[in-house]
Amino acid sequence: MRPRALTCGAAPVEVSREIMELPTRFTPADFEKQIYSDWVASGGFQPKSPVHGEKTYTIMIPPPNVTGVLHMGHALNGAIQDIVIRHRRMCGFSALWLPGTDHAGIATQAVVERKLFEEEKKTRKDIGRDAFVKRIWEWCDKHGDYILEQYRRLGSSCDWSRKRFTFEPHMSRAVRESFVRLFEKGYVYRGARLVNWDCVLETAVSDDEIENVPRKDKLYYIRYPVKGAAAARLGAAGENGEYVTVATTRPETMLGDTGVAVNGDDERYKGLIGKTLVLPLVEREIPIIADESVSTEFGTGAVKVTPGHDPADYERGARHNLPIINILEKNGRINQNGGEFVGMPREKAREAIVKKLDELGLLAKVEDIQHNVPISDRSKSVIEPMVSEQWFVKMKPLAAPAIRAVKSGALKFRPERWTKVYLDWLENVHDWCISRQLWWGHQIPVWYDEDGVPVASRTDLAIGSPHPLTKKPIVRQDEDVLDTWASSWLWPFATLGWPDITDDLGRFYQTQFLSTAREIIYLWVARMVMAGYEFLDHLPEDQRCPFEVCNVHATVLDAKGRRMSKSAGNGIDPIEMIDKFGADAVRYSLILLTKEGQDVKLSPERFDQGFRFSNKVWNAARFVLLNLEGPRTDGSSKSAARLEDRWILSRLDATRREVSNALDTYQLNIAATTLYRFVWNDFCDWYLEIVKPRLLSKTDDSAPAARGTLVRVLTDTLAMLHPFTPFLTEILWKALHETLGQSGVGQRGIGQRPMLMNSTWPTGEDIAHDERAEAEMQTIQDLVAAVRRVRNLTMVGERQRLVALIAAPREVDRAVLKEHSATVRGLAFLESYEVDTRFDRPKGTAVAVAGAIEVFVHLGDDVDFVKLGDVLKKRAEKVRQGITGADAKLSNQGFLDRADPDVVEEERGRRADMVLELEMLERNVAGL
RNA sequence: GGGCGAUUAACUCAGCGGCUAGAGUGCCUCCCCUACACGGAGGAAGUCGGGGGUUCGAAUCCCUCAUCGCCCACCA
Repeated sequence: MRPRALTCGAAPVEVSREIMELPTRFTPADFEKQIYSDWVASGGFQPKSPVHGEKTYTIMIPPPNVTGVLHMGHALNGAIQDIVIRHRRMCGFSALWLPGTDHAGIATQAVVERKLFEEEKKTRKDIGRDAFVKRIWEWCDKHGDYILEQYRRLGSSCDWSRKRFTFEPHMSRAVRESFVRLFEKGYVYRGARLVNWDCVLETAVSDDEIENVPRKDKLYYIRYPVKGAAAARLGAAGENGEYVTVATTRPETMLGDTGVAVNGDDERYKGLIGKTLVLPLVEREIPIIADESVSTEFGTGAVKVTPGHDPADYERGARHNLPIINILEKNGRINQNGGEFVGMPREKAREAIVKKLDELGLLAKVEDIQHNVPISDRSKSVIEPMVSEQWFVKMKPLAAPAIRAVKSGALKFRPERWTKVYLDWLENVHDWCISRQLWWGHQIPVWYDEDGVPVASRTDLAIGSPHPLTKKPIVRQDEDVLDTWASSWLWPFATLGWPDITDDLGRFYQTQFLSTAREIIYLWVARMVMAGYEFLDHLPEDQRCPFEVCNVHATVLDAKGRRMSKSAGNGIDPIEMIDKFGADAVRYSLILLTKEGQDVKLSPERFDQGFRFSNKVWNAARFVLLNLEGPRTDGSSKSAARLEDRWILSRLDATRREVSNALDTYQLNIAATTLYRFVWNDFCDWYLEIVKPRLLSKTDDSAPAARGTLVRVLTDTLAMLHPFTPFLTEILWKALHETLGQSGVGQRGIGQRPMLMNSTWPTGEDIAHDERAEAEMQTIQDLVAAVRRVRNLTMVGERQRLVALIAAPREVDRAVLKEHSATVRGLAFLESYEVDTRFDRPKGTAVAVAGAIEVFVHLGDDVDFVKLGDVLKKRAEKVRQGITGADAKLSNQGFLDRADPDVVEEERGRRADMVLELEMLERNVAGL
């Protein structure tokens, strides 16, 4: 065949090379960059211009941290979102996938602070707040888009013109508006509470930002002398009023003890309740109180109460009016309340205190214990509960509509089970500590007058200006910043312009699909729902939910089933995989392997499947491109010339229905699997092979239909594959478009638009479901497989054309085999064959059974039939079992009475087939 | 202590009331036939974690146990 020129689209792409030179191996790296910029240039990532009655479809990206680096979880989620948005775009929606990043207060500050120290040996305090914040901005300007670059490598079709950042000026305005509203409603309050304190980052963190990590630790038993008891007798056995032993894992907190609690029902301590103890080392007198929260089982039954540094003790202290003593500096060192231990880091203080107590004979014993230690997500340091002044948001009133959202069905989780997790959290929600003692973040828009009366304001209040309420001069703004989630919870609408009621907000809110990791259902998802209902009060309640579907994607694990993490060093770098296998392969593999929210174990080799599939599509398309010369039909079912044309179109139709339905319902792996099977098993393994002789023949008048069908199937397949493997399909689409353009024959879907991305989703127009064609093809496939089996088992290769006798008791089978003799002969490499109702097996023939068809193949006498006989026997056994099973059912009166009549009928039919097959098998096993 | 997942071929998983339980990888045999050897053809390989129950019928629904994993929870 004469090579033809191939160019790719309007843009000068480097792939304009001779078609025959298209490499047989798909090399994604050659195309991805160019294709991506073509997409951007086409404007296709932006939603279509608004028209009346348009359908919009919106996805907001879960904004990754500006400091972030793309990991497999991002890649998976990016693939999911891109597949969904590309599909909806092709279906005609005005589709928007809005990208952006999160300023991620603590994480970002920590990164820049570390860098500052490494490079200049300075701390943030050394250079001051303004200079430090400036440094962070510089860092963001330089590195902030790195992760979004990585999303581009994946092929993400985000509308970059609408890119947002949670700390940009517009977002600040939205954050301030939301805070002031909550303040004015009385939902925001300030107070001294016990909060989770991160001693490394020196800030409060919320409950949701800590992780309880099981650790081996020591449980220390410490004796607290009863006031008045003789010190000399402390070492003696027995506790008769001499001392009370308490157990603790954190002995250093004793410096802040203001009581000891026992259970009122505990006989051991009944007489001691109300008495006074002398706290060792600090010599403070503290009471023994009765509190029902104390277990008589654990430890000694007596609990030291440290209201300043333990949440449970805080409650107990509150119930009994015990004073609160803070013993820690913000950096975790012991403060002036710690007597001789002042200035020591808490870990050192623990050792010193234990040593001292031991010397004093007050350390009764030490036990090993396994318990949970709260660790800060960000700094990985041990959290110290500490009392401090913080801002809180009342969550109960915000939670109510968010609970209603799922109960009314306005919000649906996928998989559904996460609904419960979401509800459990909302129903037991605690107030949200939103102030952070950081410098990087939205500063709390609260100002104080000289008396410390706070006021929240939408506009900055100058120092010295009058307080709006007290009229006294403003003296300072609150120094703290807001938790980063206090901006990201506004993401679905602040990104569209809120608090202004913009056109975008009207068009794209509510969004349809949110896909995210399970870890942030509380941190982010639930809060966005609350924010949507709370702040979008210009909308009726049923239009406020920020998204219709919340997809909770799989967690990506390593090959051993461990979570991928930076610290464990077991992560697989998605970019590395893209470099190696191509973005299409990475996406496709990920989706193929991931069933909804089921965790997925990953190793680099597993991306090979996606690559091999890309390569298969590439080569199948090459085949079509190589065979376009000559007249061609439109590829509709009506123009189909042969059984295989009607069959592949029918399969295409079934595939289209299944894939469309799966994508509509977010079952991406079903869609991917369906396409995989269709492309590989139906199209490549059968159709291409059958159609080859027609294309090569100069005289075959069915060649135009073959070409037409090939193009039609390829066209629709590329379209359906496009959301999954966008680069591959786009480059092939261009190649096809170019080639067809030259040949001058119009084709549905071709020539409309240059970009597949902007093309339309197949509708199945002109393509008929054809059950009969499918059944007939099945017969042919079974027969061909049977002949192939004979060859393989008797070691007779395809080069040797064979002569066969085919016995088919059924009229339909005989008709098909007679009519499609050329196809069967081609596929099975048969010289010729005869078809009849029944043959007696001639000498020197091997036999195969395909359902209710017998094939006798002339092989000669020197062929070894042993393996063939073994396979037949085995098969016979299997069919025999099948018949036994069917008999059991059919002889069961209950089955006949109660099962669906169709099922019974089906079972009868199946049994009849099996009986026929078994008869043949047995006859031939005996004959061999 | 609660809740949720998982347990199916050597490996990774799909199937979730009714076909003789499937796929990919790996394994064995044969084949470079002009899309693809990162390919093609064929084969071997599973008492569906154990035990009960419901049902005409269970890998699939219910109970229970076991193992692994995740989440939530103030036991010092």
